[in-house]
Amino acid sequence: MNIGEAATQSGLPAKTIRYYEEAHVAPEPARTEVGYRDYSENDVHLLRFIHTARRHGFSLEECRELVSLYTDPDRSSRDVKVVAEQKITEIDRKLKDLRSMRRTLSTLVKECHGDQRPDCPILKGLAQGAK
Amino acid sequence: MNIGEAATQSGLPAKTIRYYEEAHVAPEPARTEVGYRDYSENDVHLLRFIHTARRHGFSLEECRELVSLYTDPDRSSRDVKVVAEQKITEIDRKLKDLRSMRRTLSTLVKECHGDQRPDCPILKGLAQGAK
DNA sequence: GATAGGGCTTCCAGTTACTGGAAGGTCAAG
DNA sequence: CTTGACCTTCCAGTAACTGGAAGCCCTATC
Repeated sequence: MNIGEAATQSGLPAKTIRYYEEAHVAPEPARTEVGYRDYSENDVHLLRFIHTARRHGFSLEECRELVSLYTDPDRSSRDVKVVAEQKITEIDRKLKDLRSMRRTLSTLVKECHGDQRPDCPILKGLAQGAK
Repeated sequence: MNIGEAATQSGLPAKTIRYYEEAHVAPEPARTEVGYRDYSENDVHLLRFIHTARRHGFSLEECRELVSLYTDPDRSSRDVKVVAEQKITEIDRKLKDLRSMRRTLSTLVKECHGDQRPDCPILKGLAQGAK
């Protein structure tokens, strides 16, 4: 199947698939006689795998690692577990940051009368380094 | 005060302050006779403002906007409120995504026995496009 | 007064993960 | 046979820094 179809099936833009290939994350597919990329079901499977990992916050570097764990028949599931657990810790940190940002902003918005008066609690809050 | 001190007081690395200046987000400070940047209290205030806004997820473009709203004595607080409210909506979307990512990963980790067996639910989950 | 260390300057390059566009070949439909 | 939608490569640009080189400047110590 050509790259357009692989894009549809994996959910990744064709441009991104080519980029992943160049970055040695995605597989190098077979080529047709005229040079079109020709993806197998297995290739698409891997593309979907990468897409999902990316959506779950794994960097391309980490995806490379996951792909090699995935395609290596001798890997232990413990290696994968460690990577995933680190990722969860990271997500927790991000969640904490975002929640704190949200708290500050919504407090500030609540206090802002939103009219023409020159006084704005949001700007004041940011200026005072509100957490 | 020189850039090192401004960096300490604003929490931004000196390198980043220079970058912000070049990007017309941070103020252009005065210069000493030998060409060192010389920041006023007010400059540092603005740097801290920008730093906080960045930490709250505002892009440099948005920071530029906030700074001009901040320094413009004629701005209405409504303009600021609108920007902040959009930011909250965006944060909510990110929170939702992260929570979903976390759910998937922790389910997969829980199911992973983490030993040498070649079977790993995490990789399987990613391959199946777990949400 | 020489020297060592830090801090400051500019500029150039690299990073991550794409995205857009140009120039050109290919393919299927009408 | 032409049109339009594909595909190819390559080159450039994006955001928001970060690192490094080359070269002043300033202070402290021997």
